[in-house]
Amino acid sequence: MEAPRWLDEREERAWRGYRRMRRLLDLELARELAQDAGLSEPDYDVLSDLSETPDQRLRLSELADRMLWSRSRLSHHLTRMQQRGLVTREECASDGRGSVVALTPAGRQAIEAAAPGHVAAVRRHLIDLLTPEEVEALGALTHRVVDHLTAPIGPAGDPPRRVAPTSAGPEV
Amino acid sequence: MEAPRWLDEREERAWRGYRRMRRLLDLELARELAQDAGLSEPDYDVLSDLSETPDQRLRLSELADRMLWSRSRLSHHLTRMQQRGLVTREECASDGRGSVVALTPAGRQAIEAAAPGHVAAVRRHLIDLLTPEEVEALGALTHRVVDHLTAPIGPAGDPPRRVAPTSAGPEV
DNA sequence: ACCCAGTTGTTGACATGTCACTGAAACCGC
DNA sequence: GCGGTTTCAGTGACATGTCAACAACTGGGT
Repeated sequence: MEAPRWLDEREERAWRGYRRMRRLLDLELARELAQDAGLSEPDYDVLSDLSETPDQRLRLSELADRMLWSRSRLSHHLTRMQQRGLVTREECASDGRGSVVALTPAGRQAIEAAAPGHVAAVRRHLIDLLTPEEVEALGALTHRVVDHLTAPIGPAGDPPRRVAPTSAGPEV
Repeated sequence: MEAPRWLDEREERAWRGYRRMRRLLDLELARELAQDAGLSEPDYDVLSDLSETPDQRLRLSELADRMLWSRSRLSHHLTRMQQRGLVTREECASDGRGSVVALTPAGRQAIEAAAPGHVAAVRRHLIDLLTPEEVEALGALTHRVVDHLTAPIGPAGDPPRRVAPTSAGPEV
């Protein structure tokens, strides 16, 4: 590790582009979401994950693992969302420690109202700007990186590291 | 805009992969950076941008624009970095309002110590996992999205929007 | 010369996220 | 059943980011 291999021009361009896109896309999507639906991106993600679940409810740590959030962060955020009436906490029947997060009718209404506009924004600012080949490539490439980062042990000489904030399985 | 065009399977895969990668890559890079160099990613970005500049110094708003940060955020962050001795503020000769941010020797030393490891981490967790074609595609695709988001007026029926936190030019 | 709209950077209040810690409950070998 | 360990969720202190308001200053029109 003595002679650092710097990024060549092409790699530099990809890396800078990625970070710039990341920032701008985030700003814009968050802006539209807040304006059109009164939700933040974290709000949206919580509601979205909950609404995709059969019973509209999930164990707190299950939800945290799916979102790659720490339990603490989720707990704080749920407290705020609960105060706005978007979700509720219920006791968990099978585990006395646990709590179950459930979508309220208002929460369901909020996500259903927000989703079409949000998807449209994702299309407008990202997906529809790409060729089908690029969409395919982006899917392949991101999943490879995700697999690498969630592999139980570094695949090739990496220091073995777990990266998820809590004890998430190698969920993809 | 009545019938929402949802994402098809391939698009969904790309979008989810992107967000997951984003999160995991961030966590891992931030973790290594903090551990190996005692810097946060924002710290690194500030130092990096400053060190790339001819005179190791930049007007505050110039720096904010390059980083796509609000002046407020940068000002707060500089206060913290200043207390750690990484940067200093100087008065601007040509503009009585302005201030110039400059790298201190300690700041220069910090970025020089951090850079090789950080670049190695970017390689290990992203760049070296991609084929040359994918690197090329990622560069092309991200720059297209960035251009779209920074275009002065929405290129195709978009509501005209500026997305940068302050008055950034369409800098790439 | 002077006014004044706009820009620059800072600040304080607040929203959000992280970290270390805690009590309660589950798990597990005995 | 019992004691030690682990996991679950919540909490408070703190770090970071956002937003609106502000004072100092610039620069252009008159």
